[in-house]
Amino acid sequence: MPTTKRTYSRYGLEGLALLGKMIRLGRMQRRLTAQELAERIGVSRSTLQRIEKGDPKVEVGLMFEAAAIVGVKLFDADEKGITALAARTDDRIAVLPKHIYKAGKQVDDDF
Amino acid sequence: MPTTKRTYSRYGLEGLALLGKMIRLGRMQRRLTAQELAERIGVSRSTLQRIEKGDPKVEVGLMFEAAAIVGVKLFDADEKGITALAARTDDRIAVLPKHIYKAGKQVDDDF
DNA sequence: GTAGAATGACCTATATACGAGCCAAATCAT
DNA sequence: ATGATTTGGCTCGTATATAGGTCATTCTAC
Repeated sequence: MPTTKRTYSRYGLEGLALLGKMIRLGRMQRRLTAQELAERIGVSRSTLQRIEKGDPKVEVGLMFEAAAIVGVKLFDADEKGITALAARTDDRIAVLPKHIYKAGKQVDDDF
Repeated sequence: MPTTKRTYSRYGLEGLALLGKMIRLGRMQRRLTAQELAERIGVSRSTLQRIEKGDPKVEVGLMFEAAAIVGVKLFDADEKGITALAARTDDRIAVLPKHIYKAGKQVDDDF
């Protein structure tokens, strides 16, 4: 019995559905059959079906892998761009306090 | 016994690591403790740790949910923008043949 | 300084995603 | 037209992600 039923926000689900569609479009543009792409990713065809549907329960690594193979750019950035962004993000984290303490008032000052 | 050991491309892993960092940064900016964000997502703190590390084996839905809650945008688009993009993607898919057949020559004509 | 909160790194049991297989429907090649 | 291929939608068993702890460490508020 499912101890906790999981819920997903509409925004998250729509983003996932979009990513799935983009992967499917990319696959078709490259003229790969579902079977072919599944093999390149290293998953079964049934799992690729779930990826292209935007099923929230697939491994995120598989979804990103599929995106990478068919040329869907995450954060519209290439490999170098990703690395640079990661470095910048690290810098911004480094400035902040290491631990966050529960605030009585939600501050939430947007950067 | 692991039937198939899974591998991930460097690009995919870096993208995941970046997403994890951005989620962590977003959480800190909003002054949420790990425990608090975990509860909002509906996962345990240990799972959130894996999300922020960019572990490829977490559910993609959880990762997107975390991103949505702390305001990390994957497609820099709001809800309406996402919906519009999805519609546009559907249109582009609709133009293509319904089935892709294995091509002797890889055509891969970049649109 | 110090107490207490937050975090990092583990470990185990259990719910569950994935692989593999199947069938039926759709659609393309010829 | 028709045979071949792709795809969608199932089902089931098994490998595995997750929840839920524990302990040690780091940091912050006071």
